[in-house]
Amino acid sequence: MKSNQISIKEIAKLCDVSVATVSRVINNNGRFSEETRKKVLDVIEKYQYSTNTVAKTLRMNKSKTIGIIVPDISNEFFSTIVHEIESYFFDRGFSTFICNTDKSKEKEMAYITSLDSKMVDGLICISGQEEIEASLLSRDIPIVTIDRRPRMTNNLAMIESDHFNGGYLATKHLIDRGCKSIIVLTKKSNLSSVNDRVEGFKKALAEHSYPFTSHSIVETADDRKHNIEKARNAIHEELKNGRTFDGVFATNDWLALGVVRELLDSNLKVPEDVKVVGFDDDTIANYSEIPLTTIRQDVHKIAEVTSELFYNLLTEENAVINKKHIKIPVELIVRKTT
Amino acid sequence: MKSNQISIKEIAKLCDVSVATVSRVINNNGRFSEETRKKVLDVIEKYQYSTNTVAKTLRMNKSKTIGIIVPDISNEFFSTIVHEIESYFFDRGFSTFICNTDKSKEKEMAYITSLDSKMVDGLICISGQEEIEASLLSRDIPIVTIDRRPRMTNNLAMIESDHFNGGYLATKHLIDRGCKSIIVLTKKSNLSSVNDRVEGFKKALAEHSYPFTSHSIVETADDRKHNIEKARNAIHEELKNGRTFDGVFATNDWLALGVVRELLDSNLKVPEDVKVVGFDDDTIANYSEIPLTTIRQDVHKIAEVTSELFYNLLTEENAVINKKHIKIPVELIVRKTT
DNA sequence: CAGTTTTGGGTAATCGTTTACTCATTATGC
DNA sequence: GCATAATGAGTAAACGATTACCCAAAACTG
Repeated sequence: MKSNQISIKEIAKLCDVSVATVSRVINNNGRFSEETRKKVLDVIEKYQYSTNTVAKTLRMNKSKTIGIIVPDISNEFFSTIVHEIESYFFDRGFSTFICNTDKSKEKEMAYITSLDSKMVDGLICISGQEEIEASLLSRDIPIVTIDRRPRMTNNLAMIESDHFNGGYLATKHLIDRGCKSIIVLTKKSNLSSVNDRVEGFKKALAEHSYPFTSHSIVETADDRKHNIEKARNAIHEELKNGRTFDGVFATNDWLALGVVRELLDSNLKVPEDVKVVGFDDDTIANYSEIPLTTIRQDVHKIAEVTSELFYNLLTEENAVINKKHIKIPVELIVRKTT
Repeated sequence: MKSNQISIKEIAKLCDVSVATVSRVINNNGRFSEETRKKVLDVIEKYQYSTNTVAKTLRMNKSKTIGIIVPDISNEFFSTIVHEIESYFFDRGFSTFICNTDKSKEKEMAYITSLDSKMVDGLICISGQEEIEASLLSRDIPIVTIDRRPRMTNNLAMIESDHFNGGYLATKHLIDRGCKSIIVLTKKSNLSSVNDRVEGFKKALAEHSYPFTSHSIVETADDRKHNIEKARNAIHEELKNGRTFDGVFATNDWLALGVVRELLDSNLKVPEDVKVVGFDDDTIANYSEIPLTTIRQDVHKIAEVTSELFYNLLTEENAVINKKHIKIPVELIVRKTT
């Protein structure tokens, strides 16, 4: 079992040279004659030798591997980012170890130690747990954070969408469309991204002298997956309690979808009676019942900026991050719900 | 850089014992006194030592890591499967190396060699390229294939949905609903899964003495991502060419979505004028414009069966696969397009 | 109490690489 | 033609673990 890998030692024997020479040829490093080069390369080709990464990593203290910690790989936003980062690094000779944490603190911790013990060269982290941050800071490999602003004063580089402006744009749009009474529907969370969206909402309200009351914000429980039902229930409750509103800013598209559904089922017209804006511009937004007006996050840009920054950190000795905290612009996409 | 990992040697020195003893304590293997155990464990705890996986892998010729080759991690079907497999193996102490190939043969090959050189203990592969199969067979680690039937006579274990029956059920359903003229819309592909769906379509037709002609099958070009536009174009062409049909079986949900859109835009009513069935039951199917009748693949079952089979192969010495080729049942989900 | 067994733990080889030191041999400079 | 430089390649240490093998001391036997 698993004994088929031919080692450099055997190649050396077959070539009648020392392992050192073989290694030198492989890495094109050090001196050897053209003749030996040919001979070695031939044998390597013939026996399909490929160098054992594990041994190389151990010796070099470098794995050419990066780790990426992600809450949920089956979520479109994350899987797209991961996909693009993986692709970027593959092209540059790096492997990517994708770690799915299901938002569990334990799994995050476990993965971080595991990655460490695998000698990854760097870490991209989408988390948001304080303990994790602490643990990250104590490593001395490059680390970049996406989408979750660290809460400790620290030095982690960080890339995120401009959530605040997103919330602001969404709400402003509802106001511009003539909504008089606007609520924000959000899942309970202490993620900076979600909070920023709500803060943007507040700012738009304030700017137009709309009141912000305890009824302006409706929270659903956090959920692992698409929160449609949670959103429906929440809106159902609101309507049952006699609250009136003609504009809803939902902090993600799935919530927005639930809102639309529930409104329609309650015989309210969208967008005539109530207008709805979502957030993210997931694929679903464009193909749902009523195509969703939403705030688009520039996933590609996020992935690209992250990759470039991180690659720099990884390869340039003493690379300086001239911008510790990068905000990627968002965009309002107007469709049929407003 | 990256010098923070404390090694077993240093632990040994701190405990005033040999590395062998430390190793024995860690692995609870071999003999040592209770006193030494405590001492070693204390120091390990104190210095946050964790064993270097790379070195261990090299020495043991076992990495406790599996590789999984997947065409596109940002596709819901695959990301869900990967997610569940990862979770299953995490619980059992295995890491999962996820390899995204973008359907590129070169990337697949590169990843397979790379995984090999990383000494993974086994491989789950969603591919479908003959060369890959050949290359897989030459390894002697456990390998399981999902969703893509190997075309060579070989011994790879294989798990897939019952695509044939899915195609049959979809078509039969259209017939039962009274469709007189049914076409199948599919992307050009030589994947066994897609072909099987079409074969199921043919069988249902034959069984009910419906004719199968060259116009019964409409092909779109293969695409990396959601093929909505391709489907729209195809249907547009068909209509323009004066073809008539009152039933469409689309071999995936995204195609079906495109079909529905194009039909509506052409002032045809769904389901009154034309009925449509998709395949997969992606999330979108339930939340699209007109919720989609579709064939549901039991993704969870696929992941579960694969994991269990594979885990067996991995852990039981000389494990026997009593069923080389496993078909997971599919289910017709009737919604609003039929 | 001599002989045997058990216990605790050290020594050193090994896994597959890379590379700093070597040192002949050949080539070059004057 | 002799001193010096360049070339090609081997030797062995190191990376961080595990474990077969060994041996002294302690604990049993009878």
